[in-house]
Amino acid sequence: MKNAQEHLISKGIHPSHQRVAIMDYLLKHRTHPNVDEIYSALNESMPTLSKTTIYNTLKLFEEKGAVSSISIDEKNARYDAFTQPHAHFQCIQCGAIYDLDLNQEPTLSDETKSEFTILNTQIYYKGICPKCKTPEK
Amino acid sequence: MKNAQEHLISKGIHPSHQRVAIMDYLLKHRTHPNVDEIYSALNESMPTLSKTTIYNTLKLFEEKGAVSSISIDEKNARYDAFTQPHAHFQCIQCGAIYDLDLNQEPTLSDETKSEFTILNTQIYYKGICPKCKTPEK
DNA sequence: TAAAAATATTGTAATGATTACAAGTATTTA
DNA sequence: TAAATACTTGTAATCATTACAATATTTTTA
Repeated sequence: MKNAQEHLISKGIHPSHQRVAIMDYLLKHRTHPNVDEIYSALNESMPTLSKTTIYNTLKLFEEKGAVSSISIDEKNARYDAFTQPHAHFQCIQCGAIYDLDLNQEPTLSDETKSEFTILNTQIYYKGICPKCKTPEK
Repeated sequence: MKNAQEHLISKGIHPSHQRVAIMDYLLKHRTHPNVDEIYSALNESMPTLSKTTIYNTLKLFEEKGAVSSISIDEKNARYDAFTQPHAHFQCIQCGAIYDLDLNQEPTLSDETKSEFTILNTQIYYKGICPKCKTPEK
């Protein structure tokens, strides 16, 4: 597990108390939390933390490439500190989001690649997760 | 160009005046419009059309598989009457959304495919579109 | 070190997309 | 044609996110 403070510094982000706590949470909880979940989780140990700070911080992290935001859930943005390319799956029953590894990345034609500058790729799957498929286990 | 009314009937949707107008707009404008854009476009010829009806109608269309909704733009949902699988690109400068054809679809491992039931796949690219790359053309 | 400047955090209020709801209108059924 | 059903509408509520202004903290500089 990477150290949150060092991770922030390596991305050129000043490691304030709040920022370290938020990054630490993201590194330890690979559940693609939304702002509310981060807020609830950190509120116990940091009662003065404000939700605005979480919004500001995640925005900064994203600009600096320290997290990526996932729009698989239409309701709210979700965040992932694991920025290597991978696909996401959301269960339409329980809402959980999983990382999925691809056997084969999608590819565009050479013509498309020359016309468009691709900066970011997101691959989202939706369906039923293993837990919801066999609930009594 | 497919006829909007027939298209609705084939999907088991009663073709009311409003529904036909909305589907007709989607079939004729492959720009992945959001609710506001549909509303503004149709308001001239149907001044009594309400935005709530557009929301209700698009929800119904989606349930019946007549359109798919795209969450590539975090701000608002966008709609596409072309339901065959294809990827989408959004320009981070002008916001326009393009359809992209894939040379190669992404593939999951057999193990993942047996564990997860995949019902829907969305592939989003972001970057700079051809028009914004060479604006003086 | 102390004052000044810059940066970070906070709480409240505003915004804007979407949904809930209740009433009205149109269509279908009997 | 009357009753039942389905569809549409406008207003109000909800909820995630952003704007903003005031504090607090940290860094810089003299």
